[in-house]
Amino acid sequence: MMSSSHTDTEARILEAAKKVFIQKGLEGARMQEIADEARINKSLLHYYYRTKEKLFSAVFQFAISRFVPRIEEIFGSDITLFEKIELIIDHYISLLMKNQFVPIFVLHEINRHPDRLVNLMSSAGVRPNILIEQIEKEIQKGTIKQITPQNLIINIISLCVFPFAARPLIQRLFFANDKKDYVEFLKNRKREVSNFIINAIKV
Amino acid sequence: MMSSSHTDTEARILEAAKKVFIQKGLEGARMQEIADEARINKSLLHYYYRTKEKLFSAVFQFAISRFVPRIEEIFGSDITLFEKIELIIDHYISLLMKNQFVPIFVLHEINRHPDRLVNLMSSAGVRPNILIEQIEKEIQKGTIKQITPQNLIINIISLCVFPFAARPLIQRLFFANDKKDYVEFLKNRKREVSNFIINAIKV
DNA sequence: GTTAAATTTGACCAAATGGTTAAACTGAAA
DNA sequence: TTTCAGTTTAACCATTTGGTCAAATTTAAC
Repeated sequence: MMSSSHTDTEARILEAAKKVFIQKGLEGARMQEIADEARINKSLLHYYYRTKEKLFSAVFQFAISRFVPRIEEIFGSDITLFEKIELIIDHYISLLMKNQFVPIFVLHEINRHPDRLVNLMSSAGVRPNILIEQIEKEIQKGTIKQITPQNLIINIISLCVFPFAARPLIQRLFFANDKKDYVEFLKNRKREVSNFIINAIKV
Repeated sequence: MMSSSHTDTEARILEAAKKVFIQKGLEGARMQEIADEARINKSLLHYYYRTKEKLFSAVFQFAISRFVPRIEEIFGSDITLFEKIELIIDHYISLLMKNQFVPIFVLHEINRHPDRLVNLMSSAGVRPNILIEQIEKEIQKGTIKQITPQNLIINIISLCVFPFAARPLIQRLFFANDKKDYVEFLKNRKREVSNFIINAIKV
């Protein structure tokens, strides 16, 4: 039959599951809470997603797609490395600002069940070798300083992601727990991180 | 009475609790598993630490002390800023290598219950303002480039901590899930991170 | 050795939680 | 209007889990 209410309900469930799982983690989330959040019966949850595990998988897959952004387009485009870095950072931090809780969720769940990644990584289309080769070429060309490509990549990701993973800590420590102040700070941070990285590697 | 077995048992319990809580989180940990790990009865757990919450608090407090290292001594000493940064990074990464799972544990639990921090932060003796003032002075002196001090501090912490928080991901992505390779990489990373930061800020 | 406090154990409990089931409802096709 | 697959619900179930308790055992002081 596939009435319109089907897709509607299923979407509501997924939204509710995202909200609860991402904030509380697999073990911290309660099926009842997800049902309440979706304004449905707990049985209905199991009707659409047979087990907690299956529902979680759907959410995890979504989260990974947010956490591992598609930066190939940027890296493949015909601009300088520094411009690419600026674009990537801007793009990544913007994405994270719309998905505040995703980093800590993904990091925690990856740590709990590293195996879950195996399948998803390939489908997420991550190709670290392409990036590594590009960086090596730039070093040979003399555009940037000598650096282990893996370190440069990790540094870029660290500087983008960590402030979100540690948000509750940083917001309290530096911004008297004021949300607006922290959001404002993150906006400025985009540019500062770009400069920081480019200064660090330019010859 | 306070027999020697008391302190011994209590220590065993705390060690077991550290191991289980830090790897699985508050909600993922089972009291039975902690008891097994400490080779004691579950009732004995409740005899020494009345509730799961109390036992967890002890572990969390320990973890915070690892995560928030005392860097005042280094910052108070009479060496150049760049030397300080080198020392801090070396010290911090070494500390984290001995406490691999602490970062993700702390980040996740802080996210789940930000309030827990309030009490601990002050007792951990964190004084961000002192660091901020020192950095501002160095900018005025012209030792380093213009940068928001908070950003510099966050950058240093990010570059140290993130590779541990994202270890399962990075190890798989870059090192074919080989533990030794990753440890070796982290050792070299110390120096590269120092250089990276110093290059980024030096005039 | 007796005593009394501290320590340890096994049996047990109440609540919470993921999951099941059968029945009821809905809406469109025949 | 009947029918029937798809949808929704309420009641229920089995297991897990944090926690309790009374009894047993150990330990150190007398």
